[in-house]
Amino acid sequence: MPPYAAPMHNRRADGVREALEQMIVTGELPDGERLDEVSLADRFGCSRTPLREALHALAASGLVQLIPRRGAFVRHPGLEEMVEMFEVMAELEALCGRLAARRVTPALLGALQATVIACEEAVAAGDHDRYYAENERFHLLVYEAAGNGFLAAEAGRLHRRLKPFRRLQLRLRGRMAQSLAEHRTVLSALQDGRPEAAAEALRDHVAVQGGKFNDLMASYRRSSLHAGSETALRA
Amino acid sequence: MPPYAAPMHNRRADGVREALEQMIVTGELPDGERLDEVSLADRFGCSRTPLREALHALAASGLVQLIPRRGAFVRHPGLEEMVEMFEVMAELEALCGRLAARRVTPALLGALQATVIACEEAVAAGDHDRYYAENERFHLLVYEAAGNGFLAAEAGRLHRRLKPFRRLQLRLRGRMAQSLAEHRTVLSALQDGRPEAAAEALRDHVAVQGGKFNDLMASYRRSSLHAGSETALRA
DNA sequence: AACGGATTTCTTGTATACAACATGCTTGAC
DNA sequence: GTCAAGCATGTTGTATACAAGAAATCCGTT
Repeated sequence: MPPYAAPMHNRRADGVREALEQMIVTGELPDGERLDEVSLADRFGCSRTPLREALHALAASGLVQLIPRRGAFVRHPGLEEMVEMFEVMAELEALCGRLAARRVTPALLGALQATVIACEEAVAAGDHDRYYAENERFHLLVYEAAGNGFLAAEAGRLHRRLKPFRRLQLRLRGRMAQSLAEHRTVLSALQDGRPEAAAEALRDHVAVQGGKFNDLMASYRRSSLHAGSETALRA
Repeated sequence: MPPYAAPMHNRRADGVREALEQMIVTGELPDGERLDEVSLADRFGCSRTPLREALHALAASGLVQLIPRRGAFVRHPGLEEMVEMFEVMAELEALCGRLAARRVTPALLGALQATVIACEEAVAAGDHDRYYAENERFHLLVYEAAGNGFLAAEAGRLHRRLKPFRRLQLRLRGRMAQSLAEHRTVLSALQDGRPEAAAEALRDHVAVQGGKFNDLMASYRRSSLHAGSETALRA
């Protein structure tokens, strides 16, 4: 199996990258914030070289905008862009489901069933964090079940990027139970080998439509990730 | 409109990146080739710093594999991975078509029609290069017509990565005329505002299925991009 | 002669020094 | 007083120097 992502945590630059990524997605670094190389290198106790590497990697992920000879700026997705990303994510998940319904192995089916059970327990206990973790596991298993390594990597990439927003979504009242029901529908379609049913179930599960849009808007506003000024964005 | 890709061609590293990318996709650098930093920097007349930047960017694009403390290696997709990428590409194009059928503007419809006409001329003249160029333009227009900037960026990324293989495909006998007919079907669906028809047409247009798989295999073998040894890949 | 270990050499990862460019301020003219 | 040009400052891009890890070689032992 060819590797689609390089191994991490070996070079110091990777640590800086993760730290910065965390600071960005948590909103500690607001949108538009200028990322000065020397001060950040100072803060992380390293030189500019690994820090620049981290900034370029973040730029490749879309979390940072890199303007030549001007510097790096934090770039949080606006509401519009977030809807766009969810639109693509829904389709990628749908494809995963369609393929997985045909290709899933018994072992993966068992693992999927186990996560659904774990989700049920989390809902019963009202444990948001537990549910969040099991929910993520469920989706990653679906990606893997699709039997397409490239697709799994791409879906995982986008999933990771949408992570913070998804988490906000789950906090909304009743969303957890609804999500669990949708997981059951997906699992059922995979067990019965119904590709289109699995695709539709996953698409609807992820898509931002109807009332979900208002929920997303509300949680986005509350997240205040876009607290920074827009002045830095006029390239 | 938020920018999804940084402007290029400003720093010297970008030039190196493009040159290396060209050398890789043309097969001048075979699969598994080790990319020594000092010798390459020497060859490009620059220091190791911009060259390392280029290598990291190429690693993000998936064209090279970066093993910590070991070096960078050219990584051409194997046949399996190529099929995987086409599977995803087909779905992204289908999504573009579905959305474009609802969102396309008259101006873009006109541009699409113009490229189809240009494609017809190219087919009549037997001009592969011209057809290739217009074909690419057609697809990029579809991406744009979907009205989802993020999707357009992702589709464009994958399209670019599959570029060399698509080109080989078009060289096959009769493929150009068939491709043109499929473009007509897509355009018709977009004009009439039939989302599912457009999606299906584009999916079938891109997907590797039936006889196309054998064609792909044949052209892949002939491309000899995988001429290098596999020894370097055992990480 | 074959194997194991230590050393040596080469390569990558990191730090620092230098250069080019952008920006902001000062100063001078109108 | 306002605007513009030039200078000063600071930041990024690049080059070079240094450190640490990996690989190959050489030597000693069995």
